[in-house]
Amino acid sequence: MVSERGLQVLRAIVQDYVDTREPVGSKAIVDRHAFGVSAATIRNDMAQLEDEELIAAPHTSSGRVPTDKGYRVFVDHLAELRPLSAAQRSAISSFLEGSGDLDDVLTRTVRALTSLTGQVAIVQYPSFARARVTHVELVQLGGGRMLVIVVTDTGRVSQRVAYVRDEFDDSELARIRAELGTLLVGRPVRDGLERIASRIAAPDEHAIAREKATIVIAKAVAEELEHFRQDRLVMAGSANLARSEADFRGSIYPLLEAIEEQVTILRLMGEMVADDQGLAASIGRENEPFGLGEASVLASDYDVTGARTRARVGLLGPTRMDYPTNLAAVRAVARYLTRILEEDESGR
Amino acid sequence: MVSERGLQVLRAIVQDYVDTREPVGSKAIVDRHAFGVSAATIRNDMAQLEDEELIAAPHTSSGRVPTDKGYRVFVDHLAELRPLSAAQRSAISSFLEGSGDLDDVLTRTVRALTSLTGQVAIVQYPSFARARVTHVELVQLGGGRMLVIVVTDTGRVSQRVAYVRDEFDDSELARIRAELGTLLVGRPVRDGLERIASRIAAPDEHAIAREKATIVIAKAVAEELEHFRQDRLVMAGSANLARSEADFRGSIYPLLEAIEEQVTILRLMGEMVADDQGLAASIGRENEPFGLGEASVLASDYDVTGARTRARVGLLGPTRMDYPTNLAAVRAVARYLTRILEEDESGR
DNA sequence: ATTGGCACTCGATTCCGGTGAGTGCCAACG
DNA sequence: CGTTGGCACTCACCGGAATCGAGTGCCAAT
Repeated sequence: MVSERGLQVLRAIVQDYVDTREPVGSKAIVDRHAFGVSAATIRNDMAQLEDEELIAAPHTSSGRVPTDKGYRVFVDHLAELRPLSAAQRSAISSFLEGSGDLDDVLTRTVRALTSLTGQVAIVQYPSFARARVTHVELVQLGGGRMLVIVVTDTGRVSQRVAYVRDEFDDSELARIRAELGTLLVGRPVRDGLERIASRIAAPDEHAIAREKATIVIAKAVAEELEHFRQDRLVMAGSANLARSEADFRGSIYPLLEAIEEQVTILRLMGEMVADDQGLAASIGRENEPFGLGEASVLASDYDVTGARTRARVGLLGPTRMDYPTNLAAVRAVARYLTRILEEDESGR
Repeated sequence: MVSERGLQVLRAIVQDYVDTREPVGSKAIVDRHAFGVSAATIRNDMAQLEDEELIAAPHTSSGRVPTDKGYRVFVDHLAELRPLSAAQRSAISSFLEGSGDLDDVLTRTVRALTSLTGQVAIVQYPSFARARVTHVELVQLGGGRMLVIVVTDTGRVSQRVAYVRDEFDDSELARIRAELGTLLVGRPVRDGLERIASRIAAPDEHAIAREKATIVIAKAVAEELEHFRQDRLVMAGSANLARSEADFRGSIYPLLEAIEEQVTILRLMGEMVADDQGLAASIGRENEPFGLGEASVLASDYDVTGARTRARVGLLGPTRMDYPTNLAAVRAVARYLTRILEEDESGR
């Protein structure tokens, strides 16, 4: 078992090691922290911490370094979030003020978070699977092109060009639009996909002429809806990995690759489980299954009023990172984001 | 002056150094290349090359390494493009087949190029400033939201949500739509911006009621047009920089940052001047003004039929790269891309 | 439980001589 | 005059020995 003071020693080790990147010895601890006991005493505590595998010595006679398990205990029990400075708060607001559409807000959010923490920042798009379709719009572009637009009640708009060979006069177009409208408007995106599938499977015998085009258009809409279902990320600050390269034993290649692929990070962020405050952390080896065993990911939920769902904003960096500050930053940004999206939803 | 054989020696040095990453000595050259002369003779040639600053010795008694100037001569006079293998050609087609909209094609292009070369691939969006507006569409979303859609003859579609407080009945909406239509349709994007500006400056006294909303909408359209004018990039493969990290004396941080910012690379690609084949290379220190003095950028023009303009596809990597192969890859991909976009334009 | 003392470990640093790849130069050669 | 073999010289790159010192582990005393 680890004594109370032992835990304080662990906290000191984590803090100092994050500060200096150097293994910290018993002497350094009594110097930098007012424990009121001698180095020898600290050494005894350290021996216990080592038994518990919370710290480790890189080699026989050197200072100690927190293990991943040590970081975990630190984050769960020892770390109070370091409140943001006034300057940091105002930095967030200045990044986020003057909201535009969702893309815009999320892009600015991710920039704010990366500039605040110096880490790779990640914002998950809310999943739109539960959003409801409010509009389906068709616009002929000429040359057999048809622009298909789908709008949901979450304010997300997305379009795609379908290639139908024929031109339609206005009334025909209106009919197709109306049909798609009754099929989809007011329905969740998820349902829409099924309804389109069964509509395609049961063609309308009475309207052979335009049936082919209708199906092409319906397929385009379906592709678009599928797009809504996919989760996406916005990220920023990947260059920061190069600065903290020394913290990665191996190359930063897998990290950069994961960032580019997105899918790994998407899964990882999805699987993390948040505490009662909506905060989650996945530390070092815990990320091994994702090939990111030398990195930590912090995340915080944010609410998306319109989408009746939550998504996450997070941050990726070396295991040796400043958890109190970064956790606070992630939480603060998530809260700001929730608020901005609320205003967006109600205001105007 | 450097003799004919001297240039062949330079070629050998570049090739071997790119292969092995090790300074190449006179002995190694006579071993690996059939020059039919002795090492001493090669040494004399090397002394000349060094006088011309085409090669340099890392330290007094070691093999030689090409200087940036040496790479330049190699690329301009010595490098024949290495034709792509059948496998590579089919890899490109398989990446690019089944085209979708422009975004889609460019994304796949950039993936093809990065997987082909193992470098960072870059595709410049064609500049849409000269494209003509073909449609302006307005869709009411409810809650005072108005969706504004702009379509150009290049097939690019882009939308934005404007916040007008009021709702409009269909005839009013049609009037606003018609007004914007006459203002913009058939005009180049560039002109459209000016016309909107003067329209806003001269409000319509007869229709005070809807004038405010019209201006809000016009502004949204203008923002959207502005967006069209901005050049953009798609990139892929930035993780590859981590693999060739050894080729960068300093950190890869500035590289990654430039990739994330895009604007530096945009400027650089814009300023490169292409030869008669549409190929361009900017090597090592030539990129110093952009903070990328340890990297090289290769680029090739491609045609965008609809946009009546050209744009570039390119590639970023360490100065020590395989120029013949990479140049060939860039050129091949640019040609494929031109062809695909032509088919897109005519076919369907 | 805490502390001072002490022997011990082991990475890091420095120094040193040997090795070898590679050069520069020169005199000789066709 | 271009080419060549020979040769002295340079210097990065080991590998090993010596030294240093931060930091530990253990123990006996308090």
